[in-house]
Amino acid sequence: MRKPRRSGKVTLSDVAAAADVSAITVSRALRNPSVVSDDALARIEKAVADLGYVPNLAAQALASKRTNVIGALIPSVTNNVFSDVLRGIYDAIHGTRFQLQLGNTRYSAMEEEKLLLTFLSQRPAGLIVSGIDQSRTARTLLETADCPVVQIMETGPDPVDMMVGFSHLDAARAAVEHLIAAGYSRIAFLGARMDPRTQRRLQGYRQALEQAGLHDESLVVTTPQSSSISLGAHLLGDLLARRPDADAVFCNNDDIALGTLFEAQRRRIPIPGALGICGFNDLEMMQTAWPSLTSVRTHRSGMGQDAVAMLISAIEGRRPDNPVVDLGFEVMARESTRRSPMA
Amino acid sequence: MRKPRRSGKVTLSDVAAAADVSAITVSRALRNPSVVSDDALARIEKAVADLGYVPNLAAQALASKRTNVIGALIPSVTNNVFSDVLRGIYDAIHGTRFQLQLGNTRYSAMEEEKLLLTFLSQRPAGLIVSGIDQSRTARTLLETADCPVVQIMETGPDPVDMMVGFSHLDAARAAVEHLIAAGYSRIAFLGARMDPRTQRRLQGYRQALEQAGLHDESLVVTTPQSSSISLGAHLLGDLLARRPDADAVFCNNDDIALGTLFEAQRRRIPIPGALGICGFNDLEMMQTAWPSLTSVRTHRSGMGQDAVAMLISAIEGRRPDNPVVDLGFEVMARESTRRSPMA
DNA sequence: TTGTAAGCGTTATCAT
DNA sequence: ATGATAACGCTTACAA
Repeated sequence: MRKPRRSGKVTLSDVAAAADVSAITVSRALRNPSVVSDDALARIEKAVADLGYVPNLAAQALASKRTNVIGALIPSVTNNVFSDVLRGIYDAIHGTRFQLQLGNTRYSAMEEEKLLLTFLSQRPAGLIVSGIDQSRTARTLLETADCPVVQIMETGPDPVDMMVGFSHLDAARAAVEHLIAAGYSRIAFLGARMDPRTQRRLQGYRQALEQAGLHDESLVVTTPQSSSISLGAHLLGDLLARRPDADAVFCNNDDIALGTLFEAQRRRIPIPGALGICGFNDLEMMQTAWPSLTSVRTHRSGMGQDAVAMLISAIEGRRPDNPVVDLGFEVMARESTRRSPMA
Repeated sequence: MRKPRRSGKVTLSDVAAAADVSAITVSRALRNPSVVSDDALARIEKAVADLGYVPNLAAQALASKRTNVIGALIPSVTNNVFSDVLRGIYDAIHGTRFQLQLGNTRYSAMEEEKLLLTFLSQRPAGLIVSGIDQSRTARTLLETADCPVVQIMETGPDPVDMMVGFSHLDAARAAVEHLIAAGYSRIAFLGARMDPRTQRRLQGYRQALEQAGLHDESLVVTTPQSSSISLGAHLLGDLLARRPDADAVFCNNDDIALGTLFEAQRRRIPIPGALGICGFNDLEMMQTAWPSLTSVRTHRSGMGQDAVAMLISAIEGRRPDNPVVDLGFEVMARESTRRSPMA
């Protein structure tokens, strides 16, 4: 005779015994109370409370072949951009039956693949991934995952399934066009980490300047290091060492822009007179900075919210009419690029 | 005759059939390859690859009564303080067999209770919770959870299980003592959200000023709103409207300190001459700001890392010698409080 | 409205 | 080293 392997935890059957009904009735009472008699329901509720019953999610998932898990893969948890996206995701998921499982890929394709496998072992109800540059393997995993998938942050051709984002190239081009219109002509690019989205912004920068006949590759300063405010300060130093005549900087993100502002102030370089500054993302601080900083507003929490909404619709069988959503961007012109008294 | 309910997914038995061994052998091969013959191992590995087998985590958890889940509850995903903690957590968990399940309580005790229940349904291997002010219910849940628990962010008496943090009261007191030593005497407190840790910092502020005979409650400006850089600017406005003679501000966090700096610059108030500014947490931007900003350095990612390390030790049966770890803090004196030329 | 039986995919136990 | 069998705790299918 075998030993039982019970965990010592209170199970459905324990509740059932205490309430003097069968296990399945307790199961029903918990999932859909209206199909159980008031009498039984009352006894069950009491038993649950008395025994401190907590359902076993693994058993639920195994028996029902469904989970409430939505998996999300993001490349960084400290980058403000992704914390805003994350907030949007949590806001949208709040109050639904779903729970988020977060994975941090640290901008590594290998990590992404590993996490994807881990997530798939949970048979998630849906998946959110960042960007459109998955590895071949990851892409295959996503395509064969039998759950809806949303790619966020960027739009592009050939979605795995659904997408919500915007064009980083267009956004960067618009920002640089704004700088040109404001009267700057030796416009530098300051970039860090150089992930795929940064690369596409750099492309947009080049396109805008080429079109205006102002392109000069010696104004491009990049580093593989990860972005920070102090790095922005250093990048401005590097730029000015090489090109002291630069008259504006398009920064790959707002942290770099703020670092640039501080460094310019330290060097007593008048902003926006001698140097125009434009950031990217329009974090909350940009409007409060002194002088206020021009940036490109992106809809970060919106991307998170929409991704979850699209996912839940799809999970419930109602695929969105348009699987690719472009949330756009807005150039927020502020003091840091107001060279001439115009406005 | 009943219908089978198979999910269409590849299972262990499928792999076993393809490799011409039994299911249990495949299970062993996957978990502990050294106990399986090389011959069988090779066939199994091939079958796994050919069929694209992905293990079912729910079934594993159910059968083994163990999970790799470490649950962490934090009050905010956008607050930089917690993203640093989160980074520490991810850094420490990386490369271990554990995976993180993150919960966002939004500073709500009710949310915390709900999330705790959700987490407990997964029978996590360990739990991390923020702060020491859990509700009665939450506390009971934690105490009866049969897994190790670490409270982070703060130290205090009466841990649920383990703790890693520091004394917010002491840290605030040290900061204010620094301001007093720097020659400021009408020192204000600017605080937002007023969560329990903020309250304790306010207490430390009061203690330091009372001891110096400088306490004046009209210098305390707080709001229940959540913290931001622009809010910092507004709080300085509120303070100066009421107390134009204030000569220093101790800000509850660095965002407020930076907002204060910007607002002061906008009003042409000389920093640190006419107004000293001290923040809290010492985010990376504080040293880059111009002028650089004094703050209290806290070990945020260290708290995350230590929490995970303590948890894993405990899970593996080696409880740390000291269950309560105080990581301390350091006052980082910078230009924004350097009133007199004193180094 | 309630119950019985079988099954979800894996691992623990015992046996060979 | 390998396997047969039961068990994990729950839900589906079917019946009453």
